[in-house]
Amino acid sequence: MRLSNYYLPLLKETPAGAEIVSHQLMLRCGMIRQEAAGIYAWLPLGFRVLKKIEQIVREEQDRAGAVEMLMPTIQSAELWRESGRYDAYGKEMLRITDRADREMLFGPTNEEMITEIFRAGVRSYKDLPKMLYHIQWKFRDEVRPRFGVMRGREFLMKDTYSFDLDKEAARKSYNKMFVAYLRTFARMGLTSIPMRAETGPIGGDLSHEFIVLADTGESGVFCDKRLLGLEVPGADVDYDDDLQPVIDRYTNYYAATEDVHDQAEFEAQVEKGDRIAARGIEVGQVFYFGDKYSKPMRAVVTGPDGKETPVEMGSYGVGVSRLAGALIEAFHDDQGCKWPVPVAPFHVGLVNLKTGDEATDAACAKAYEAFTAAGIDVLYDDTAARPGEKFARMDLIGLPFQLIAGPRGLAEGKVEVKRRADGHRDEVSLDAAIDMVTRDVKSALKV
RNA sequence: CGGAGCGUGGCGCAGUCUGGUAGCGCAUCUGGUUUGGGACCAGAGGGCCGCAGGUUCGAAUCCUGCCGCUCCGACCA
Repeated sequence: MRLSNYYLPLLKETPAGAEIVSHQLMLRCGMIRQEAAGIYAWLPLGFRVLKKIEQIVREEQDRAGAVEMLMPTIQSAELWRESGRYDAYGKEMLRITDRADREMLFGPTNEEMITEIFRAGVRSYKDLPKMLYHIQWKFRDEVRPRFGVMRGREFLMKDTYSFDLDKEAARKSYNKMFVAYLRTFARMGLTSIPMRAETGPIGGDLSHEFIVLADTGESGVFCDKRLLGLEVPGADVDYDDDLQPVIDRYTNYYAATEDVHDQAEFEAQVEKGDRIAARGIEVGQVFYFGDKYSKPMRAVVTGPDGKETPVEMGSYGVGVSRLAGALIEAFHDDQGCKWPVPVAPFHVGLVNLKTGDEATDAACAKAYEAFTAAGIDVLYDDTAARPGEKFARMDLIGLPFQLIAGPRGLAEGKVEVKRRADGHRDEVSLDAAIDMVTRDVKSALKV
């Protein structure tokens, strides 16, 4: 992409009303624009990040055996009356009426709808297990939207729903999502910690929130330091294997959000030096809820014994749009964002220090074509701006690599390659620079 | 939903207390000088001062109502 052709409205000053660094940077980088309280337009740069996050989430869901579909944003009130949640949900649900005065709502979640879809197509236990997911915009009329996209009213969420014959089988589905989540966040460069969470009226131990530690996180969290060093299952993980040992490896250590935290237990289980009491951002949640919806909504299958039983269900959410904010919270410095390669809006920023200079233009054109041909996402600053301004904005948007070419260096056959993560710079030939960046990006994208 | 605050060119703000017809920085445009880490000089454009009513000779400023946004708290991916 050529910057001269792009829409990248950068802000020099921190916008009023943006309190946390991710919100400030998203606005300053021209990633998002607020349209109403908790409602954002995703500008081209932010949209690219959102799409990359979404794609990683999708790939890991598919790998775990979940099947993608798409449910509508608008739902009928009827459906929610079946489960009894229409009245229970309260003001957080945005209710609307259509021209015929039918009661509709902007979906805050999709348990009812997926249950309805499932029951329409499945009769036998032989059709189980099933996992279905979609990535769709949700609306929750939050009392108090804040922190930019981290707590918006409209947000993009991946939600998976599992259907099993009994609790034992449901646990297997749960474990698959547990592992898929560990992998999903790890691929984005995030260390996520599964923490015991409130399970509601059903009880049991089958609910975890996946937390990324950050000072600006909304939840207080307590966990064992050793959780941070655990090895995440590789891409070769076999989801048909028994995953329980993996889950046990994580759940053996103390980890709880403040809602379920037990200080005495914490101190008993964790050595003083290993105790972490911090703040965290919830980026995902896995939840088993049994027949809470299948029973009232009569989503039943005929079992081997010929009897009908409600299916055992679970739901599994990832805050896709929230992750864009969480990633910046995790990866930034005084200059701006520091995107990990897999979620970076572009992999490399190509900086032409003197547009109009024949040799410089030619070198940049060559690099641009080479990157594009290699499938590297490149943002080419071909504008007439002064070098200082170009450097500053590249640092602000924080692409992992910069390839900087100007007459002075080219006279000696050199261009500069700069790594945003650690500020490391190399001066090498143009060909070497292209190879170096291409190789580094490819290796960082390796799953 | 309780408490607090804010709405003034694209962005960040001053002006409001004490009414007199709108200003600063950045950005934008033109010309020139510049060009390897956010340039300099000269000039220019751009504002129903959130909306509606009221008081007044006169309202960004005072009064009333409404709308929008933000922060703190209780709730949530």
